[in-house]
Order: sequence, then C-alpha cells, then structure tokens
Amino acid sequence: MDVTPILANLNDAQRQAVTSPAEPALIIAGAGSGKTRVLVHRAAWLIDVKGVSPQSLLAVTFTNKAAAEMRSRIEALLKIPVQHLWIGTFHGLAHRMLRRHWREAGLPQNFQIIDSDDQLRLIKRMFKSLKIDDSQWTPKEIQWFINGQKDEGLRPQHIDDDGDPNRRQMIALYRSYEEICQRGGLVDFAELLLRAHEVLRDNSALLDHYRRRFKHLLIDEFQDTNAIQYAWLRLLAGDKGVPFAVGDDDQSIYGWRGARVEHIQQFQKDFPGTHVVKLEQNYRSTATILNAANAVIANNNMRIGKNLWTDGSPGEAIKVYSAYDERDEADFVIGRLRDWITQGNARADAAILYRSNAQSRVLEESLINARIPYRVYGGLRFFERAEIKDALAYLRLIANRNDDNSFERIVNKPTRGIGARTVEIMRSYAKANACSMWRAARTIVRNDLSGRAANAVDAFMSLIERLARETAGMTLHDQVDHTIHLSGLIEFFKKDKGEKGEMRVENLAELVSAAKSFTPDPAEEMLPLDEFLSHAALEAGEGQADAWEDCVQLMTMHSAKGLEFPLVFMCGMEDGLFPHQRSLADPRGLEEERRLCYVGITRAKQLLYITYAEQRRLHGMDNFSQPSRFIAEIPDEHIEEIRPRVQVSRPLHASRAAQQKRTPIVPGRDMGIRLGQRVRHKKFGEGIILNCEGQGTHARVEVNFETVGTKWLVLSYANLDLM
DNA sequence: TACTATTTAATTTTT
DNA sequence: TTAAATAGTA
Repeated sequence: MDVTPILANLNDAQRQAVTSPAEPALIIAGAGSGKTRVLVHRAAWLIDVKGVSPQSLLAVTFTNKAAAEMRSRIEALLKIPVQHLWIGTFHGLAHRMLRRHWREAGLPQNFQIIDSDDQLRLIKRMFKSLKIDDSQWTPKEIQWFINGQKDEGLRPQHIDDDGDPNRRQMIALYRSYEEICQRGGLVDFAELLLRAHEVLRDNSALLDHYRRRFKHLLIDEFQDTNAIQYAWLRLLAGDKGVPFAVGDDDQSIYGWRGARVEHIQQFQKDFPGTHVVKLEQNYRSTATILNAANAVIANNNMRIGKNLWTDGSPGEAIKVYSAYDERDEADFVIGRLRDWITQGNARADAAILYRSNAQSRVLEESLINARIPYRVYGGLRFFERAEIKDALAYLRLIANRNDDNSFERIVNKPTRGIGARTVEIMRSYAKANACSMWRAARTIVRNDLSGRAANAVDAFMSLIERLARETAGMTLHDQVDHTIHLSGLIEFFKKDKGEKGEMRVENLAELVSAAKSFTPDPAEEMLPLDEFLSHAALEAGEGQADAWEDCVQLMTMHSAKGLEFPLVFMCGMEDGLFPHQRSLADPRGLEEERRLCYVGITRAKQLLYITYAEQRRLHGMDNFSQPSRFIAEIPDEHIEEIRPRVQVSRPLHASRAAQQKRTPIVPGRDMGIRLGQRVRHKKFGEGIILNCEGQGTHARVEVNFETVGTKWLVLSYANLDLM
C-alpha cells in the first residue's frame, strides 16, 4: 500500500500521532501545530492504510464549521466521498442518536430542539405561571443553573440541596422546567447531550451496538469537553474502543461554560497506557511571537507543559502602544491599518481582537470615519433573528401543537387582539390542568373568555389548523412560503417603518430560499419540516452575509480561537479589562484569562500589536488603568514600545495619570483607602478591599466581606471605617 | 395596545 | 454610556 500521500509532509511528531497503534491516544497539539491536519490524516490513515471501515469511525467536534472542514479535508485526502462516516458536533451526533432511538430516550418522535433564546423565554413563562418572585433570581440565573447541572450530567433528583432552602427552590425550578419541556416535546442543547448519554447508559443493547460499530473515536478540541460530553465518550469507548483525542490544555478558554481541562489528565487515568504525543512545532507564527506566547503561558501553574518552536525567522518585535484613551487607541490602530493596506496587503488579513464586545464600538466608529471596510464577528445569526424565529414558531406549532413556547411567541403576532390578560387566563388554565396552552385555549375558548377574546383565540386556532391542513402535502419551501404569507407575518413586517421592516421581509424571503436549498437526509427518516427545524436550531447559520468582501476582521479573543491572521491587534490590554475584573479574584479565573491571552498572541502570523489605554471610558465613567499584567510577562527583548506621537501635549495628562497610578482613588473622604486595607461597613461588617475604580464621587471599591462576600460599593455613600 | 419614561446592570459563546 | 427590560401613560 502506498502510504505516501497520507504521511508525506508530516513532521515526526505528527506522523507518530497519525500512525499510532489502535490504542488510546492523546495528542497535545499546540497552537498552529497542525491539529486538524493530524486528525484528518489519522482518519485517512485508518481508512486507507489500516482498512478500517468508515462506518466504524466517529469524529466529533464542537462547531459545525470544524465538522464540515474535517469531512471535506478527509474526502480531499482520500479522493472519495465518505458516506457512513459519522462526523459532527457533539450536539449533532447526540441529536442523530436521539432521533433514531426516540422511544428508548423517552421522547416523542417529533421532539423539537430549543436554542438558548427559546430556553430563556420558556423559563420566563415558567416564572409567570408559577408566580415566582423574580426579585430573588432572574430567569437568566435559573437558566445558568439548569444548564450547569445538565452539563455535569445531573438531574434534579441527583442534586443535593445541602439543606439550603434557596438551593432547594432552584432544584424545584429545574424540576418543573423539565416537566414543561417533556410535556411540550422540547429538548434544549444540554438535554441533547444528557439524554444521549442516558439512552446509551440505560440500554445495554444499544450501547453494545454502538460500541461494536464505533471502534475509533476521533475527538477535536478535547480540552473543551464538559462532564457530560466526556462521560458520553467514555461510555461509547468502553474498554475496547480506541479514542484518539486532540487538544491543547493551554487553549482551554471555556471553563466558564462547563469545559473541564482536567479531562486531559482524566483520560490518561481512564485509559491506561494512553499514547501521548506532543506537537510543538508551529507553522504559523514568527519566533518572536511564539517566544512571547511561551513566556506568558509559562506563568500558569496547572499545565502539562510544552514549548512552541519554529524553524522560521524571528520576525519583527511585538509593538506595544500606550494610548491616552480608547479614542487614541483606535486612531493608532487605524493608522497602522492604513499603512498595512497601503503596502498592498489585504484588509482581511488584519484582525482586531478585544476581550469584550463593547470595545468594538469605538473601533468601529474610527473605521467608519476612515472608510475602512470591516466585519464584526459574533452577533445575531440568521436563524436567531426575531422574524425568522417568529416564522419558525408557526412552523413548529404546525408540527407540534403542544409547543407552548411557540404558541406564546406568535399567538398575538401579528396583533390579533389577544393581549396579556387573555394569555394569562390560558396560561393558568394550562397550569391547573397540566396541559398545553393549545389544549387550554381549545377548552376555555367558549366558556371563560369574553366574546372578543374568544373570537380572536378561535381565529388563531383556525389559522394554525388551516395552515397545517393546507401545507400537509407541500414541498418544504412551499410550506414555509405559504406559512409566512397566510400567517400575516409578511404583511405585519411590511408595516414596520423604515429599513428595518424591509430587512425583515427580505429575511423571511431568505428563509424560503434556505428551505429550498435544504436537502433532507433520507437516512434520517424524518419529516422534512422536522428536519429543517432541527437544522435551524443546531446550525444557526452565518452571522454576516457579506463575508466575501475584503475587510478588516473584528472579534473577541474567544471567537478568534482557531483562526490566524498575518496582522493582529490586541486592544484594551489593561488590568481589569484583560484580565477581566471578574476573573481577578480567583487564581483559576486568572489562569483562564492568561490562556485567552495565549490564544490571542498565537493568532498572529507576522505582526502583533498590543495596545492599552491609560484612561478608558467604561460604563459611562472614566477609569484609569494599569497596562495588563500579561504585557509585563512578555520578555522585553521581544517588545518594541511605541511612544505617543506628540510628546509635548502629554505632560499634563501624564502627570495626572501618574498620580492616579500611585493613588487610584482621588483624595477627599477616602484617605487611606488602598488594596488590602481592612474596612468595616455598617451593614455588611468587616472586609478587605480588593479593587478600586473611578474617581471623585464616582469612586467605587470592591470589598470582600467576611459574611456577605464581595460587593462593589460607591465610596462616597458607603461610609467605610478603616481598621 | 403602542409609545415613552425610568430603571438596571454591565465577560467570554457554541450548540 | 447604552441597551434592554419594566413601568407608566395616551
């Protein structure tokens, strides 16, 4: 067998990984070291050289994009399309299993997937129907709690309330949330994973089947797996399966979302004799950039440890610019971008990275002024747009009359005289009789509603029934087209003034073409409409339509993971912003911020600019800040400091800034306030000052109180006593 | 029911 | 500051 095409152009470590024996393997793949390459070549190696059937391979990723890329690269390498090869996201694969085994999973055949927006709405409705006092918790907090528990693989009955009534109530809410979902046939993202795990765990026949089928498990971005994903993988692998996990502990930046880097250690315990291969040769960045990244990440304690290297050139020094404020920072970036473009480089090769989305505004303003085209990553995607979700809600209600979430979303959209009052009546009837809103509406429409409301509700139900009847035999796109017209949604949005309404109507038209180009997979054996709705939830689509134009890329450092750019700006590199204020308190949080910084630095191929502002307007008030501690972690020899252009205009600001740095709080009634100072508050008792920000009457301090935890207090109101 | 004033809170995001 | 959610008014 000629193995040349599969092993050619791999370095030793990569080849070792790709050709490792049919035993568990863990590949620690540094940034830019050819992680995807190894995964793709491993798959090709198994199929082409080892004669493994594509059917017995399961490849799992986190994003649809990564899954699509892996498939196309494997096919390119093997030069044949690989059907029967399961490649997908955790959620996509879990979904596929649940569709096949809905009975065993305890789900209705036509169960629907809800995204996090739907989930939040559902929780809000639950609050209303249970008359929950939402001063105690916000729906968001409950959503966070529920998803957190599910990510850990926990059902309400598994959670200990520790005798805490607060916690007991949260668990109770989780329980009623589950009941509502079950009744409506709704499955949220975390539930997909949890059920997929349970259905295998509790059905030995099924588990046997899949264990026999999937001999090889390829796992991408292994450091990002959460508890339930890992449990699912472990279950599937059993003791005969061959897991091949690729990841980088230094790029674990989703701990806050339940990802557990510790799985890298756990893997080696669960699969004794694991082959470990480190990929440290980097093909992306200059030596200078890599050395800087290495130096920064070396400050973390909990790591496996690796050192990126390249046989390429050192390249240019990292440029650090100290801006006066965020406007100055933006101007500097724009200046450098101009140079870059003038030198004949593509705009799309430049990226501006920041820690939080709010930072993009000032940069965008400057880019608009400078007439430099740009694209901001993140934001609403196609299937998340309100008008699209409205249309989908109609379709979902047609598919499943018990979907209360969709019912409430569209019962009065377009306006048909069904107000909050009427909805409330239906909701409480549904609650009292443990039935869906649809059933409730049908039952009470004659008795409990006033004439006008009854007519309106009746008209709404007739509309849905009519839609269901008329679209029954249609093709998918005709179903969609018919629905958005007959529902009155198109008319409704046409009335919206200005461009917004136009845009919405266009998007609805776009939905019809999305339905037209959607090709149901016959293997899934689903109704095309159900499959389309699942697709919409699992693949929310592109954020921005005009991705093809050559424009500067703006995004958070999180969304930059996995990407690379010849020119990178890391903006807002200030303590409090990056590392973020809320991560400073605990060391684990700080380490995750540092990993994020490592991710940011390693995005750059040739040139890296790091900028910070001495003064920044945040939440409407001016703050003075220190350069990020991460900058100081880069060895001086790799840094070239860029002085502000006009030295003369600076002394006044500079001296003010310098003063700020010595005493971050402006003198007055706060003499003696400094970090670490013990203070006493009339209500909260004793604590220690963790942080200060702002000045004058706006000055605030963060105090860690012994009894009530940390709080931000406005200094001029708090009346703190020094101790 | 729709528009306007007021309050409140403020990382990171994919599925 | 500003965006979003809530409360109040026409």
